[in-house]
Amino acid sequence: MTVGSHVARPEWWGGSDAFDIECPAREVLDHITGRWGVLLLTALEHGPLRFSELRAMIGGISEKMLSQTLRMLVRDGLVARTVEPTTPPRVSYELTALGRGLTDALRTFLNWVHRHSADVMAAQREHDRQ
Amino acid sequence: MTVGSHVARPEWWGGSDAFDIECPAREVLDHITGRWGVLLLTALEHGPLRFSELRAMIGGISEKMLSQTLRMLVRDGLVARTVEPTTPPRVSYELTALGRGLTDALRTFLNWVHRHSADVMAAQREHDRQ
DNA sequence: CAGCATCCAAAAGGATACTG
DNA sequence: CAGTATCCTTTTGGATGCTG
Repeated sequence: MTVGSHVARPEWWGGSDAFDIECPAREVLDHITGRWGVLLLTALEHGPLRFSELRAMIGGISEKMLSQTLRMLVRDGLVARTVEPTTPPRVSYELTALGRGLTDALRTFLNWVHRHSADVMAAQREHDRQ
Repeated sequence: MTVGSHVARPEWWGGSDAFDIECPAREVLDHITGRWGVLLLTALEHGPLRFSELRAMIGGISEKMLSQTLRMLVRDGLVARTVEPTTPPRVSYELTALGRGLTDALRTFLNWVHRHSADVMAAQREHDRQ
């Protein structure tokens, strides 16, 4: 592990340092930028959804990953889980205030991805031509 | 694969649909939000860096992953690789114009992480108390 | 220095079956 | 419906050794 052998680390991350593998911000970053985090958070951006709705909405996710990621986001305080005790139980997930702040902050990034993914694909093709 | 069995997907992603596992935006999103993508891009935000500088700066990354992720970002047109033919060769990496646009778009998100990771950690502790 | 190749360990992820 | 449990496959990642 390279934690000890640090080069002068820049200040511009903001004091706390996500480049350090020990920094809490690094764990938070990993949770959000994991394979399903952003997708789930974005799916919930416009209101609560049920387990099965999320599964149907997010292409390629398995029940295991959906449930696992949801649990993680609930633990992180980004998503709230509500059970209505009917039979069968109706469970829905929605963003917390903290989670909503996060999706707001993600907006610009997601818009970039949407607007520039074609550029990236083009760069890939150009690169592969060589 | 759940691709066929889609529930009505919302329009608010922007027309193209990263919820679809087949969408190019999804691949781009995966590249950036992979384990090292954001970290590398951020490290390069304030100027070119050499291979060994990047390795030293990013805690926990192995040579293999560094080289692999860099190659991916170069292929995506987000990072440029420059070799000065000295002996030994001096190789440096820097953001392209496209990559710079991306790090700009990531800024708000990264700031959020920095400002709120303590809140997330607190939520975790509170959750674990139960 | 900047890396690629190889091998191996660990973690993530998927399919399926089952439960309250 | 909303999951959990289990098993198995795939992917990821690290350590090491080698090259121009």
